[in-house]
Amino acid sequence: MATMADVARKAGVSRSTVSYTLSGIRPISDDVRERVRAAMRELDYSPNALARGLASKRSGIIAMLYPLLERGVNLSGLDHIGAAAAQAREAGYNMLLWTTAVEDIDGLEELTQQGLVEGVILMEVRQNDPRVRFLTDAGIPFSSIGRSGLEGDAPYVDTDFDGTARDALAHLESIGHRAVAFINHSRSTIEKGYGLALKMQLAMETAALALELDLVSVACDPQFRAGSDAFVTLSRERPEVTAIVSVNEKALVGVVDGITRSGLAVPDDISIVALLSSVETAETSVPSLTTVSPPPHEMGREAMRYLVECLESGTRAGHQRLVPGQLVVRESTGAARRHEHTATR
Amino acid sequence: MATMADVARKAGVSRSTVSYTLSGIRPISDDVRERVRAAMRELDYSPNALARGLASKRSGIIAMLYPLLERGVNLSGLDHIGAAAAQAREAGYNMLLWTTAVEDIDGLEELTQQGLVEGVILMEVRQNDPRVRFLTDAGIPFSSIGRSGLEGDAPYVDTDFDGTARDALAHLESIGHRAVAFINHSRSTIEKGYGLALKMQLAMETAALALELDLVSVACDPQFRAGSDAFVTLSRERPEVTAIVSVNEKALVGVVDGITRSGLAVPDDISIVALLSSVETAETSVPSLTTVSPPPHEMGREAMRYLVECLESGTRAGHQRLVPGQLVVRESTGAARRHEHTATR
DNA sequence: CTGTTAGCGCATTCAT
DNA sequence: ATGAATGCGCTAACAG
Repeated sequence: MATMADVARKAGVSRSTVSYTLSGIRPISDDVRERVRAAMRELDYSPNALARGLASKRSGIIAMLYPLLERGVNLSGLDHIGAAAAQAREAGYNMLLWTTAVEDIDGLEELTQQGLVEGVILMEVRQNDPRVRFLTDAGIPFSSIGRSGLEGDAPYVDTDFDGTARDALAHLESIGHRAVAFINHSRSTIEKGYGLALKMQLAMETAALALELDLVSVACDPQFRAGSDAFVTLSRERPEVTAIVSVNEKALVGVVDGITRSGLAVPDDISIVALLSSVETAETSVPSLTTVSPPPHEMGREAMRYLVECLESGTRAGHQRLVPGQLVVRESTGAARRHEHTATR
Repeated sequence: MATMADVARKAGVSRSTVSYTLSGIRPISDDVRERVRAAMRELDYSPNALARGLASKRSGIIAMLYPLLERGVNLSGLDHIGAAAAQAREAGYNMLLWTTAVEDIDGLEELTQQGLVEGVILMEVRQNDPRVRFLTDAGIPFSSIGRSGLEGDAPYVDTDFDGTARDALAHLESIGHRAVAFINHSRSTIEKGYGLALKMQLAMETAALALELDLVSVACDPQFRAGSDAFVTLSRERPEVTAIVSVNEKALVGVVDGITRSGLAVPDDISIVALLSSVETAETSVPSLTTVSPPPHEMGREAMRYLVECLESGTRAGHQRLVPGQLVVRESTGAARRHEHTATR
């Protein structure tokens, strides 16, 4: 590994000149610049990140906090990560992956005390997320995917829940559905501070009101069985329902089973729209699922972009954004069947 | 941020003594050790990773290479990562995540030239993987999950394909199956150097021979449609088949559909064993899938452990390991139906 | 057992 | 437009 001193010697200049040609923060004559560059090339020089970081107090490392031991991770998490990593790289940063639980503030403190990390990206943010509190107090720049409710003016990217609900219901309404069931997460999940469930609930109710649709909300455990049973009950008690909107990916598989068990078919009798689902899941389902989801790669990129901007310019303005969902119509939605109480049980 | 000098001053010792109490590589009197520790506590000192890395030439950072733009990533990838990250942390390392394509050797070179990374973990390893070649030439310690065929004595952890095939077939054999179909990846996948497909093929053939089972192999594109059609064809041409073993997760969903289309049921008419599938997928399938897979967290942990050992002791011996599959019987396998040509089409 | 000192490779201030 | 010199915070000889 060649060092800056090697380059300087070879180019016949001082070390600082080499440094400045690299950073460009002070004028360098064309002649010298060329000599330095040539020397770098010949020596296959590349700056040492540790030394640079130590001297400049800028490590160029961003930590991605992605708690992995939680509730079953889903595939869009990977998209977020991939997008954030790509964006980081383009901006000249490296991305550290930190996977301990949301509650592990000691670990987080240890990480940030090392002086290795310039900024942090938070994923799987919860209502009142302790990490947000810690990072704010510690004065460490961060940006989050999702909201905790206490970020203040810190940057974040979150789902536009209202838009997502509206798009889903508008799609159903446009093809004739009038009564829709909303399969949400379980109450215990909501209570654990998984804010998504609550926000989605409100958004659905608002959108249904605006579109004058009948909305039946069902809280459901994230299991096959729960979903299946939920539908059977639903179809008995609310036979007028012709469409289902779900944020509960796990339960949804069961719902489809419940529909089949009830002697009904998707989308002939019941249409389904999945919210915030990964493309993977939507496309490998049978039938494939119509979805409304904000593109995960956009969320990942934006969150990283905001953080980098904070790091480099100190600006925090306009760095809070709600990403609208994107409706992708697949096989699970179709025109509403005429409301004539088709066989159930 | 307190520095070592601060601690030294407060404890009334020299800087090096502080350093040595931390590393423990030279004897320190109990008295001094206590004073130093107290000073550290009071100042809330924690060593600067960059400075330490620069001075010691050991950054404490390991890069995890996990190409993300490839063929649809699966969920066990996340398990590998999570396990590796946990292991890294326990060993005192941080884990950098690098997500560019396998072919992006320039990017990899850039990363490793920075002097930021001490060692590398490779995932999604391909036959003749260019990354292995590069890292070997560059003399950068690495460990891989999967094999490229050119690691030499470099550490790796891979699936025990023979064991996996044997366990899957032995299970089927024990419940009366005599003719089994093997749904592999597509030929093009095999040709792209995705060695898993080839190794699994050989292992299945060997195991079938040993158990005196009839084996029909089918190469299949990773799509719903392909899987579905493949089964329909299969059941027409080989009606004696009562069980299916698959490594092709994507196609498998289709296979189940094909079975249904043929008027058959799982596991009453056809049993299914999924190989190398994630627990997630297995449990959310309908019916849930009997699987044989090596525990991904074990593979992740081991790969990381091997790398850390190389880094710290230079020992490479005995660091190549094949992890046996683990049979988990779920709903998709049952006793073979008596061979009596039940209705097809 | 402890202290002194010389770097690690680079950024940056102060000269010129 | 360029050079010289200092220091970032720590490790690891070397000296005692």
